[in-house]
Amino acid sequence: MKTEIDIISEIKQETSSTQCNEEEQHEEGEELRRGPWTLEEDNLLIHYVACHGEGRWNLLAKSAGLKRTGKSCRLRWLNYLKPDIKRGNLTPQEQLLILDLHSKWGNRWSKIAAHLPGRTDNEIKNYWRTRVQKQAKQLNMESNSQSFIDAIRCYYMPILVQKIEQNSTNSTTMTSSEVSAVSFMDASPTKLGDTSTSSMSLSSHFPEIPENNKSDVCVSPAYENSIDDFCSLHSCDYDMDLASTSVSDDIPFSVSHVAGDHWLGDDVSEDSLWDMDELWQFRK
DNA sequence: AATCTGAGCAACCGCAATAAG
DNA sequence: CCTTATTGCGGTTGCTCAGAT
Repeated sequence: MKTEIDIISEIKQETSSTQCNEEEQHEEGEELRRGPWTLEEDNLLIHYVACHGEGRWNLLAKSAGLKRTGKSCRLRWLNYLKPDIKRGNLTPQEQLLILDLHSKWGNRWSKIAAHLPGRTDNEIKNYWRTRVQKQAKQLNMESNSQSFIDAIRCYYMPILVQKIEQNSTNSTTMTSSEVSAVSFMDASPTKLGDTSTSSMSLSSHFPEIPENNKSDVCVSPAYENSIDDFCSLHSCDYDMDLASTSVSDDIPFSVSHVAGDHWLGDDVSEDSLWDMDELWQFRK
């Protein structure tokens, strides 16, 4: 039976032979590799960490025979190879948490990632930059501006909450992350009902709604009900005031107005990564 | 079919904080 | 204390691929 050491030395041999073929030949052969990791390198790193544990990355890189910097090894391990890393799309719960925690802490990616088990700071950072900042750009807002934060709080988050509710109704069980993802809203520093900031800043960025549509200027009944149902269903302490006052009279349109009868589309529970574009599509 | 463009993501870089000698 | 090495973090880059033209 092969020991871990045997496996490592076998991989080392394979790696060195493939690297000789793949790489340019270097005078001292100590040129560090860059770019994407190969399967052999991954295996080498995995087995080395399995035998010796994490840490001492520079030493690890040398000892394992990896022609990589310690930093590179650490990054590869933490962001990709670590066993508890979650792959795949972020769930609405996770998206909700990210949005909230970012509003509290800003670009403290590692701190945010600490609250999302299995997710890395890199992944969250990428999510923010590619998905969230894209929306800010489309709205001609700074992604760190109060108006955009308000826009997220008032419109994007409630819809995510409903999506969570729909999903959990289907599954009838709620994970701890779901609980935390929803319950945070109760503790958010800027409540949705805090119109002192949101309404004023938002009104300058969104299209005006005709006066006779002002009845729409409220949170969707579907949303209101869903929050209620969600809380009773899952016995979570949710501040309904949040829902009922979330979109104030000052705000010139509502979620329900935005998308009419199809305000959440037909595929509410299908994709786990809900595209923010759905929210802003009315502007197009 | 070829080319262009943009999204998504993995990986790198620079800097700061911390640990070790 | 001072220096050096290591680690961790956030910003940025560059590659790949899919969709648009």
